[in-house]
Amino acid sequence: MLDATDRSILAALADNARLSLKELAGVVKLSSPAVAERLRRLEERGVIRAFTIELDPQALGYPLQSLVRLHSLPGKLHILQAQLAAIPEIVECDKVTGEDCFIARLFVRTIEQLDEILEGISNSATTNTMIVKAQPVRRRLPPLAG
Amino acid sequence: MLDATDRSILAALADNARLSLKELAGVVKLSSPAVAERLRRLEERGVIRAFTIELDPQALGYPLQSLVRLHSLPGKLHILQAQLAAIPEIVECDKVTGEDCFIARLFVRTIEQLDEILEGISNSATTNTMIVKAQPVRRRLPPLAG
DNA sequence: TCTGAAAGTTCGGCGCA
DNA sequence: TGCGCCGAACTTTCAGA
Repeated sequence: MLDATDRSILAALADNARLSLKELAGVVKLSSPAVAERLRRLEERGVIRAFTIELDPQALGYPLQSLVRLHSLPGKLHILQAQLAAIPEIVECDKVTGEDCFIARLFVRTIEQLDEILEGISNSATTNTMIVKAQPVRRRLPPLAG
Repeated sequence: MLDATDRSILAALADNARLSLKELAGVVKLSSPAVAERLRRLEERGVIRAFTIELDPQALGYPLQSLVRLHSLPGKLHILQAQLAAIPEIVECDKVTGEDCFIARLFVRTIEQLDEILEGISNSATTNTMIVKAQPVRRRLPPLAG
């Protein structure tokens, strides 16, 4: 599926998405056109979903980060899911197996704001809220050996 | 802290981190040098942490994604944290308030691999594992109005 | 490898707060 | 008066043949 060269390209871009073809070519010991072609196919195949930036929530005005476990009330699953998607402070939400239905990550400015948001969905779900104290592991790549 | 122009730049780059200065300038109705200066300061201030790519776990050979709640055993908190950081399949880990100590996100190839990894830390923590069934909200920006 | 094209950077000068 | 912007020219670098 992915060979070693592809993986090198992905690792390099994950570290710096603005690398030029020439710089990438230097990293993987290939010519620029060869790298360009590989890059094109990686995008085309959807391996690379997007070129994006990682932002500091604090600098954006969100000093608090919270993880919320959500358990939908009977018959409210779909309503809840739509409600969650419509809350812009939810920057990530997973539907999971087990006792909980969803796990959502929220960026908020204050505890009060967090409380308001949770009250807004209290008719669709019971919630269990955790405040993020630290991030021992921040978004990183898994092993690329496949 | 951030004015409307900075926010436009960030939103545009979040959507496509490879936009040139000229293209960015077109979006925010400024000249290239002005945008270059703003960009430099956004990086310098740490608002932009990194230029990176978003990858498809499936394409990388990780068909399974899991969220694990971890509760450290007495006196094992620091050992556990070090262990978690050393597991490459953990692509994200938060230290949180409440009943749990950590929430980790794992990319794995099989359920068997997941089991192996969890057994590896069974001497430091009790775990509660969820399998991600869907992602109603994938990584996105919070409102940039601050 | 080469070449045209486009990129980012550096200047002086202007307008606004 | 200082800060930030503009527009042009320069230099380097890039992508495509």
